[in-house]
This record gives sequence, C-alpha cells and structure tokens, in this order.
Amino acid sequence: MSSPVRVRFAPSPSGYLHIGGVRTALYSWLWARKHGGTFVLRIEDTDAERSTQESVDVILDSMRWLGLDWDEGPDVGGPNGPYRQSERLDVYKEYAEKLIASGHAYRCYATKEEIQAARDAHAATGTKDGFVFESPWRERTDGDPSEPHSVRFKTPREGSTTFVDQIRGPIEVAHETIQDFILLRNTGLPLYNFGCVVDDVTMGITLVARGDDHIINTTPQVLIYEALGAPVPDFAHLPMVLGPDGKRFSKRHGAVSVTEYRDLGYLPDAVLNYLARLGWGHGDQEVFTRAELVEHFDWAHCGKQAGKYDPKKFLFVQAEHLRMQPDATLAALAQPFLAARGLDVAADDARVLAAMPYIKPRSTLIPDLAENLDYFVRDVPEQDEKAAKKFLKPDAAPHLRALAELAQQAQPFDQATLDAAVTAWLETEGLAMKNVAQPARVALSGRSASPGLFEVMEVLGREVSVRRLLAAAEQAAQAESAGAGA
RNA sequence: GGCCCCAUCGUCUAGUGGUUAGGACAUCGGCCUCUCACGCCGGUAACACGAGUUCAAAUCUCGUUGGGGUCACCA
Repeated sequence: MSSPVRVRFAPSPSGYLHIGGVRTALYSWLWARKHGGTFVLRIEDTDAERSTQESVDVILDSMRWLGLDWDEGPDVGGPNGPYRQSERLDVYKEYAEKLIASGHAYRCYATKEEIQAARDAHAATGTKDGFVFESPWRERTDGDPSEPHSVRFKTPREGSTTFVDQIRGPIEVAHETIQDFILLRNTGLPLYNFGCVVDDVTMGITLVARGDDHIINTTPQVLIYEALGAPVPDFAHLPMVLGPDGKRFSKRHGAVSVTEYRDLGYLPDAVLNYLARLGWGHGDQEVFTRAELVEHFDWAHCGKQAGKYDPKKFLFVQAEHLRMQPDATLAALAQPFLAARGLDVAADDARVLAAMPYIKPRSTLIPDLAENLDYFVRDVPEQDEKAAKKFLKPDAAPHLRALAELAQQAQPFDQATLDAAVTAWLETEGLAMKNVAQPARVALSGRSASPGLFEVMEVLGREVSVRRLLAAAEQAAQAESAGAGA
C-alpha cells in the first residue's frame, strides 16, 4: 500500500483529559492500530501561561487507564523526539528561517498596539467584511533582525486552497480571507498552526484527526506544508461532543474528565465503546469490544453532525460491558469499593466469586457491585428499616422458623434441593411462595430486593442462612409483643 | 457581520434514486416471576422548509430557516 500509517494525538496540557478529547484520541488510536501503524502522543505546551506538569501527568494517566497506548511520546521516547513542543523550540526556529529564506515568510516588526489600531480603524469603517491585518513589513526588508519581531507567513493574495477532509469531503477557502498569520511570536515560541505543522512534518504524520473547531486552521496549515515542500497529510475533523441541551459539553452536564469516570466506576472499554458510537456507527451494532472497534472503525462512517452526550445510553453500554467481564475480574475491581464500605475481603473471596453471577445483571457501575455484594460478606446484614417493618411481622415468624428448619435439613445444600424442599413444604401448608418470600428475603439480605432466595442461600451457605433466618424469626416475633404492649 | 461546517424518531444512528424509512438508548404497555434486575414480546415516535433535476428524491442541485465553529503574538 502507501506509506505506513502514523497518527498522533496532541493535547495541550491545560487541564484534565476531556471526554471529547478522548474521542479524538480514540479514533486516532483505532486508525493506527487498525493499520498496524504508529500512534504518537505529543504534548502541545507552547502556551506557557496555561500549561502545567500536573496536567501532563493527568493526561498520561488517563490515556493509560483507557488503554490507549502510544508507540512514541513522553516516557517511551522515540526516534522523532522530543515529544513536548516546549523542548522543540530550535526546530521551529530552523523551519521559520527556511521559510524566510525561501520567501514564504517575513519578519514583522509591527507592535500589538499598531495591530490593534488597524483593527479599530477597520471596525470604524463599519464594513461587514472580516478584518485581515496587512503588515507593512510584508514587502519591506529594512528591519533589524536584532529588534523584537514576529515571523509572519506570506499568504498568497490570490486564489484558494482546497483540502479533502476524510469525513466531510473537499473544503475550499479563498486566500483573501486569510491574513498573514504569525508563525513565531516575538518570544520565539511558535503559534499553534506553525508548531503543529512543523511537528507533524518532522514526525512523519500521515493523518491528522482533531475536533472540527480546527477545520478553519487547516487551510493555513496546508499553505505551510506546501511552502515547506512537505507532503500534506490526510485530515479528519470530528464533530464536537455537546451536552444534552446542545450546548458545549461542560461540567454542568456531568463528568467531563476521564478520571471522573474512572472514579465513578466505569470500565475503560465501556467509555471507549460509548464514545466510539457517539459519532460513528457500524450497521446495527451497539456493543463493541476493543478488538471489534479496531477491526471496524473507519472515517467513512463517522457522522458529520455534533453529537449530544446521553448519560442513559452511556450507562446502558457500561452495563453491557460489566456483564461481559469475567467474575474474577469484577471481584478484583469491586474489592476497593467493598473496602470503602468497611468490608475487608480478599480479591478472590469465595463468597464474592459465588455471588457475582447473580450480582452482575443487577449492577451497572463497579460500586453497584459492592453495594449488591454487601450482605453476602457482612457478618450481620445491615437491615433496611422499612423493609423490616413491613415484612418481619409476627405472622412471618413461624414461616421463617420453618424455612430455617428446611435449610438445616437440606442435603445437599444447594438451590435445587432447597427449592424442592420449600416447594413441598408450601404445598402441605397451603401457602404460596409469595407469602413467605419477602420476609425470608429481608431475613437473608436485610433488603426487599435481592437475587433469588435459593441463590442467595446457596452462596451464604447453610450455617449463615439458618442463623439469619432464625434471627429474623426472633425479630418478627418481638414485633408482636412491641405492638401488643403499645 | 465575513468565512467555514452541519441538518433522519427526544438521543445515537442505518440508509449513497425505487424501503411498510431499519436498529439501539430513553419512554409506554405486556410476558416471565419469590422481590429487584436480566431476558422476551409489542406500542408511541423522524427524513427542518421551499423550489428544481428525474418516470421516481431522505438520498442529487439551488435557496430559505435553524444550529455550530472561527475570525488572537490561545490551542
């Protein structure tokens, strides 16, 4: 085929890794993995004001948690480093000089004040056209390079430039709407459009994926590629991720940072799956494993319109992935959340493993697992007051004692035996399961909702089941005297 | 305002000239049932509008309207 695929994700470290950014990273990563290419991670920290090391750490942590591994970048290095723009200043300087030498760029000594004055004058004319700063230095050569100056690109005055977006098709912009944009600030630091292109050129990037807010930046960038005589990569501009109300996705819509989802107990694969499907589709399939995503992803099936974040759908996808996990994996993931409830159990606790199949379909997030596992591993189940009051009444006491007796006798102590014994007993007593189920449920779990009674009993074991049943019978009987005494 | 992008159920989408416009989430009924889930069955619900091209348009063209992005020595 053509040249090997090299894709990059280039976040600027000015905060956490935004959920929208994750999608960009994911699509890029998928593209690289699908083609056996290289995934490069680059830190765009040329804005010293906003970039922080803490942010870099958070972003790397987030990427690792998601399992979006990079072949070249911070930590792992690579042949095209360094991978932080702040460490590549000499490279930008070198390329800027090249463009000046070839007549594609020039030194501009205009001050901020002069530019602002020009902008104000333009506004004062009341014109409807956009402001395009025309530097007097475009054609002058009498400046003193030792004086502070920026480097501007000499944008062609005529014609237009077209590039073909992988998602949107051809996009054409007239040169007259593009001003002589700045390549290098007077501080020597590159501006986004320049640093980005120089890095993508020197790192051999073959496809650039990013948010569609960059679509307008692409034309000037293509101009730089051409001026440099470098091959122009493919571009794919992803639509934005919006909040449910259609506004830019922000904190008030819910969690925006990847780390928040991790702490909330989402699975990385679920996050990836949901994000992949938000803006991309593969027929009727909704649930994808990571491998399936890699196999099926393509730009052609990416939607063009902005996607609204749907927390309910996200939860659905998360639940699906939770159920796909092996019991042992979930047990290990649940352990810290159990510990947070004061339940100190091993990651491979037999009760946890035994209960997991029944807990899984009743849980969505990892903390739910711990919540549903609670009474299986707690010595004495915490009792829901309302449930106890409603079901542990005097007339339930004899039933609970009978169930305890049946549990004591069951041989072997498993679901089938328990079920048969209880069914037979109900028959002779002329009772229905629903007459005794809820009191028994409260007795065993302390709650009014739980997996099937026989499932719970089997996991709990004979001894614990009998003990809880009898304790509840006692409690139910007590309710009588309390009621009569009042 | 200039420039650029976008437009199928509430939401994510399938659909690339001929379909009863499909699926999923959500929602509403029902089944299952010892509770809660899971699961299963079914319902409500969409091509923004207007011209044109065509035997035929959700699909192609133009316009309108409505969203969004961008106009920095931020990224």
